[in-house]
Amino acid sequence: MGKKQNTQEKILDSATELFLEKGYDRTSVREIASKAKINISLMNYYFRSKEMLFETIINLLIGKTSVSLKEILDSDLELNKKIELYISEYINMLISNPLLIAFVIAVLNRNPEKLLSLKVTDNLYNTDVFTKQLEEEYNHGKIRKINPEQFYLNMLSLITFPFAIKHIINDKNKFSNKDFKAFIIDRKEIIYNMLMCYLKP
Amino acid sequence: MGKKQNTQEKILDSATELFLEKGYDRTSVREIASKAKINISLMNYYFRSKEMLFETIINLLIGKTSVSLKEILDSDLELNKKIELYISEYINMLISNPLLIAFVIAVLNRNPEKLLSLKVTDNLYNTDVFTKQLEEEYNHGKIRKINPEQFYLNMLSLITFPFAIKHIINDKNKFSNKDFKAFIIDRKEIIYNMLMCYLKP
DNA sequence: ATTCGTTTTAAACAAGTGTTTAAAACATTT
DNA sequence: AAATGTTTTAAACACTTGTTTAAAACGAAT
Repeated sequence: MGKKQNTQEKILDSATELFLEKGYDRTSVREIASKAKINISLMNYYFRSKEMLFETIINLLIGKTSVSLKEILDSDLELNKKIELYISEYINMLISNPLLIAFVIAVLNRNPEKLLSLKVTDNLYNTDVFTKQLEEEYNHGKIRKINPEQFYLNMLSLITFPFAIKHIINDKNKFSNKDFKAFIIDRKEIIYNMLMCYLKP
Repeated sequence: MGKKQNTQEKILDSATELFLEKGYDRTSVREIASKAKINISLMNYYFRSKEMLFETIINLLIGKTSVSLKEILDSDLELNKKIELYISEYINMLISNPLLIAFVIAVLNRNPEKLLSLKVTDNLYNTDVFTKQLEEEYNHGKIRKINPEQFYLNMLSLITFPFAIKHIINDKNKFSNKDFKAFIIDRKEIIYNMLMCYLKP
């Protein structure tokens, strides 16, 4: 039992790293086995197929990183504070997982039905709570009339897109990884100000 | 000569469609040949290798769609008008090529050096002309102090990112393709207002 | 009609893919 | 110590991949 979890985890860790770096198609089962230092057939023994291993990893990956973000959206924080916290935590998470966005976009466009059929996908987008909060704020005259769906999408775009084109940004600006991180952290305030400015009645 | 260009174009057209839809790795040479209704070896005869065919297609694809956008950025239009036109033309182009963004992101993250080594990549990002225009507007007190690089990235994110996650947006909102298009067209004004609001001194 | 260069074809190649098999090694329980 | 169930191993399987080969078909010029 102890050893069982051990090799299973070794497979998971190695495969996760490879899938994130090179994508599903460019990662061979033999490479996973080699990196995990296990026999090739153990992958099938523990996960039945490469495809099922991949699904497991998607769920773990998105689950671990996105649940806390959804909780923020669904909390009862004041709108300003909620947006500020959401931006900050989302960016912190992506700094720790800089390959996640490109990975999700790749999976989404390669096999939309599969990704969208997973429960974890709910954590990736807007929630009813947040939409209703925006509507209520407008009804109380606190913010100007907006489309909540569009507003959330704007926020999400500003937060996540830079990570999808990190290589271009670094190349065009001659950024090191450190420079990129600083550039991204600067965005916390910029994005917040931009959204707040737009919400003003 | 006539027939030569004919089969070459048949290969290009079929391969472009398949690469956009399924990506490089999930598209086999046999599938391209089958779609183009040609013999398999003609692909190597005209393009030497699958890889070189792919490079050719990347250049054609990005070249055709991005050159006019760069021209807008480098034009001598007034800032407001330039931003308005850039947003509108970029969105129009992506409505005609909805798979382009996911495609570029995939290539960029799979093989950064290769994409960035191509000349067409210059058309994909900010330009010196636009950066200087933003700086001058600030020096004349027309806009508030901003980081031009961040500002351009904000604009690009708001314009392009929704196309990268089109499937999620359609799924969560129960959008048809027609709904999505209307939703996107609405964004022209939203994005413009947001950026202008943020630029006000 | 014959020659020449270009284009197209069918067949095969070598290499890599994910997966399965059946036996061995191991750990645990009786 | 023997039996049982779990885990690991090496080898092979069936299949697909991109590419090459050598001959055939074609078109144009002599």
